[in-house]
Amino acid sequence: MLFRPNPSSGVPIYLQLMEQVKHAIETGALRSGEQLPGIRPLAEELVINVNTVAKAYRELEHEGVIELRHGSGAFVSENARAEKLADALRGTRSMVAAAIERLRARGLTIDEIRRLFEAELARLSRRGQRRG
Amino acid sequence: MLFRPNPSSGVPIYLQLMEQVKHAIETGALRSGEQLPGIRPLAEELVINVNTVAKAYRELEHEGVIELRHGSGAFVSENARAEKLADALRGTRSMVAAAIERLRARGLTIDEIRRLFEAELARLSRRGQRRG
DNA sequence: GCTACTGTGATATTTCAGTAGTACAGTTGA
DNA sequence: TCAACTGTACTACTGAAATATCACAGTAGC
Repeated sequence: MLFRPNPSSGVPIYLQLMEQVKHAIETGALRSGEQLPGIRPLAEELVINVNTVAKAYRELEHEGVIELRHGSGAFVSENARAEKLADALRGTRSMVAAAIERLRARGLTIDEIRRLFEAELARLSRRGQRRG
Repeated sequence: MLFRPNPSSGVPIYLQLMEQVKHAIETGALRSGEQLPGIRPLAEELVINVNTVAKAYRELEHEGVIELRHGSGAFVSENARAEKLADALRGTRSMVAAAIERLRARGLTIDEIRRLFEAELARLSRRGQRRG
């Protein structure tokens, strides 16, 4: 199962779905032009409502991540960025894992690590480097 | 001003406040036993409701981060963890910043970096290493 | 053309988190 | 005792999210 939002996490399901789709594309699990699961089948599989999936897809289209073709389905956008990203990400996962491992070795909990990263990312955002 | 949640960020104010209090404790900006701002003064300063601050404080107490004394005020819990953390965190900020910098050098946006970390942290969480 | 699949759209309902206003209650010190 | 501070509790409003249900519309294959 490629996607699995957690309904009791507090984070809206449609947002989780969006993040997971994006992440799948970034890591290459979903490739440019590839078709995504249909709204109805996916909703049934995840045991959520059709509208929730539809909302996620609509937002993703609005962000240019995917392309919706009425009657045909949803497809990953054909942009060069995805390909570049897959390349750029090759090896970064181990890099990230290593960084986290070092922090855990210092005795930090996952939550503490998360706050550290968020604080640092927030600092960057504030410095004019707007979100992509 | 020590705390400043952003009401229009989408993230609940009381959660932001909680994170900021924790972060302040972890970095040593707030020390063990130290008194936090009163609910009303703080609410007024941040231009939010008293209950919002109260909720944040209540949750923090429930997590064992602070201690509430009815009639007296809110105080940072006297646990050894805070002291250890301040030590453990000395130097980690530059470590985190360096990791992020490497990713940015590869052309990733802040959002993409965030998803990478979240995915990796989620992986850890799922493996039985529950949140602290 | 028909069928079975796709996404679109509208509407109503429900639930729940977040926030707010206000009254209550404990503590402290003059 | 009183005043001024602390946190606590209750009630209510609001809006976002999710659900359910339905009808509509484009596409592809037979």
